[in-house]
Amino acid sequence: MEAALRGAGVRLTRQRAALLRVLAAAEDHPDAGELHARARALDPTVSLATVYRTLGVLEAEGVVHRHVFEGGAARFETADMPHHDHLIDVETGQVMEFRSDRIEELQAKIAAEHGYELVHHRLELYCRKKTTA
Amino acid sequence: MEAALRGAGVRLTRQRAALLRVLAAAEDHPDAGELHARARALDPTVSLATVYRTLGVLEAEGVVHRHVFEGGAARFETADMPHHDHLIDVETGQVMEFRSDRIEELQAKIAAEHGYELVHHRLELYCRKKTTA
DNA sequence: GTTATTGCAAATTATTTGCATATAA
DNA sequence: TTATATGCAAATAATTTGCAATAAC
Repeated sequence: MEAALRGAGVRLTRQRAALLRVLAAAEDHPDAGELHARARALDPTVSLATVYRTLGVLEAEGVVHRHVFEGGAARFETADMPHHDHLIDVETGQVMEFRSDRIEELQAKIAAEHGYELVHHRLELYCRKKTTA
Repeated sequence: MEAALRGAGVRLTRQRAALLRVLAAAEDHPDAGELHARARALDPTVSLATVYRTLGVLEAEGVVHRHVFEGGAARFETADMPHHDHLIDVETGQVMEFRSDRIEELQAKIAAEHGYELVHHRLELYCRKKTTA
């Protein structure tokens, strides 16, 4: 990600370094406020505005993905995993990842049938833990 | 939709009647501001607050669906069509509908594989008109 | 030494809500 | 009549931005 920042022609500040470390360590899908809290633990001078600004740069460079799930703030993840979609536990808000090549193919096919080419898509499954009732 | 309002135990006011007519006539997927503008043409006393409040009631009753597509206000449509997903033209913002039983099946299968049952999902294809280059 | 970047606070945008008044049933 | 709805304006919530001070290169 440092390389991405240099590639974007921006400076690697202390605050940005803290955010990069936080993003790299994140196993979940935190929102800006959560990232801010975590970055502050490393460097108390990091402001929320800088978190948003840096996330913007990283997103533009394609090394971070922003997801706006239902009813809430945008959540972020590093783009180090291959493409995947998300399954959200509606009770806990926990996010899991999955991918289906079959669904990807079908999406491209549907777009083509409408005379379009797929730029990107969003697939989210809102689920509840299966009850063994 | 009038029945839905009565079912919700709320009153059928002049303002709500105007909004219902606008919703029934909408062929597109307008946002609250656009619905407000259209309802005003029928009854200038309709306020944006009432549009939001009534949309809330209608959504709770399940006769109107709210969609939050990328980067913009929520858009609404009557729930008179069978379930479908959306294809959005990234150039124009135009929304088209489609459905794929195969994708629906695969989604349920994926949820099940994770030990979850699907509550609902969101599938949006952001596309660009195919260039005959 | 420049010029990008920062924190802060104020601005934005979409939506919601409190309250006194109006109105549907 | 009488409780529900209304419009308006102020309140939220997430995010963005202007600006003077600060720090990266």
